[in-house]
Amino acid sequence: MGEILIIDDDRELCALIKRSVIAEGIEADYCHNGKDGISKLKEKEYQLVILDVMMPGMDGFETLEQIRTTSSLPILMFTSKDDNASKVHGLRAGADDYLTKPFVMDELVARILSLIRRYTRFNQPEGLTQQLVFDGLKIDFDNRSVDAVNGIFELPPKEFDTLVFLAGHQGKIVTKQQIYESVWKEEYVYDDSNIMAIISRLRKKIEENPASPKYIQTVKGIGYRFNKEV
Amino acid sequence: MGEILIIDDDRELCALIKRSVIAEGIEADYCHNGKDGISKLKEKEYQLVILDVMMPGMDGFETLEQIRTTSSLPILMFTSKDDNASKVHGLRAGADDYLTKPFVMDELVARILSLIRRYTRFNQPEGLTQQLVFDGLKIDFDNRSVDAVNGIFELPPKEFDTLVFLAGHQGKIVTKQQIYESVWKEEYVYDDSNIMAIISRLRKKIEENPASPKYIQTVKGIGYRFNKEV
DNA sequence: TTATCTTTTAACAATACTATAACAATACTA
DNA sequence: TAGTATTGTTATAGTATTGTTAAAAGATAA
Repeated sequence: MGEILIIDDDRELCALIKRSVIAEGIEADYCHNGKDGISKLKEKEYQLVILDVMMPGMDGFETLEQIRTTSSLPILMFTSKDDNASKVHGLRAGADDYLTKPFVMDELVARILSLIRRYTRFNQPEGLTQQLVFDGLKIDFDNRSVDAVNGIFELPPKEFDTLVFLAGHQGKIVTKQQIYESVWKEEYVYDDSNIMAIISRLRKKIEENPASPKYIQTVKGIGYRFNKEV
Repeated sequence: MGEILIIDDDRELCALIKRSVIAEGIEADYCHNGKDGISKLKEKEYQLVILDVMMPGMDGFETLEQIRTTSSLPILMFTSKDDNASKVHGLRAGADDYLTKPFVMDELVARILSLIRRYTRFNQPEGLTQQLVFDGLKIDFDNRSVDAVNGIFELPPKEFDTLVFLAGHQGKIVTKQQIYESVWKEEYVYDDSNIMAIISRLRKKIEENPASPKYIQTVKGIGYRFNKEV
């Protein structure tokens, strides 16, 4: 299923996490400071990084920033204290999830699996279903088509990729920058016009009433969110 | 933990499975042909479907196909013969697992548990929602919304960012300059009017009595403080 | 107490953001 | 290459959000 990297100065904890995820079919590698972590990330391809806030030398936030300059891997942070400042700081800096120490191992494993799924679901369609099914909407990966109330449409590349990106982050807000970088694979230069045009074309196909969309909802000032209620 | 649906024409077997999974804390419902199964699936929400290939009327594969047009529930199929054709057929049609009759009940239960675990994790990244929770106030990062006494509000960008900044410095005094530089990301030029307007709008949403605020407290001459007692 | 200063709030103005249509440019396909 | 499909761009209108102003309330200090 993949390999994760654990960066935490608590050696016992690293080994413990490794054992737990291996039981789920996930490999794990670990190191005990930010610097080593960054060089490991350059050597090998990982699915996810677990990062402790409190470490000697470079702390978790600094490490996070460094990693984020080159990678969009999902990152889960351990906040040592249950303080909101760390949570907010971590989220702003680009962590995808956080967990407060001490934690229950089952919860950690569940979050790891969920994060990995979220980020790799579409690159490696695991198993059999090559489609995403929602109430009243079916996204078919084999044909790059959608089956919606308005009929079946083969979607052009940008439209399909945008829809998949949104649906893959179901319930989460995605910024226009994220959409752009994921779909266009180019640097985002503050121009949303084409994204908005694509969204408009998508909605015309999948939404019963594009003016009050059921699936692709707009989050003003930020981006869009694929409705998790469907 | 949830409820499963068994579709099998063998009535005794249905009852037996039901007893076995109830011992694991899982409810079970059953019916004896594909048609009834499909209508049951429309009525109630199940965690998993067990489906027999050999049934009078609509057979298992046909039922499976029907189910898959509207649902991505995990489906475990019983193949009556140990022939690979059935297995392959079932898996291709969208089953998530199969078991050959006759089977050992323990194995069935183990597979059911495993499938439910996989599926519920897959489908509930919202279990991992990122939020800050206070007494009577919940800040939800996924929706950029607050849930307060006055109701749930999706906050506009400046309001949300301001609230998060305050809550992230819970118990600490933050100056208007800090707020401005964090939220507006511009140089602060001695103009608080808009910050005060934002605070006023925020309080109207999250405070029961905006005139004597519980969460966002005024520190005259300096700025504000998010109450640490909440 | 008064004088001064800050904050609150409402009302309004200005701005920023979004949706969509229409068209232009580009990419793809036969 | 022509023809078509897709994407990018521009313009416009509508709306939500933010900024500004002013009046009133509250705090602070002499």
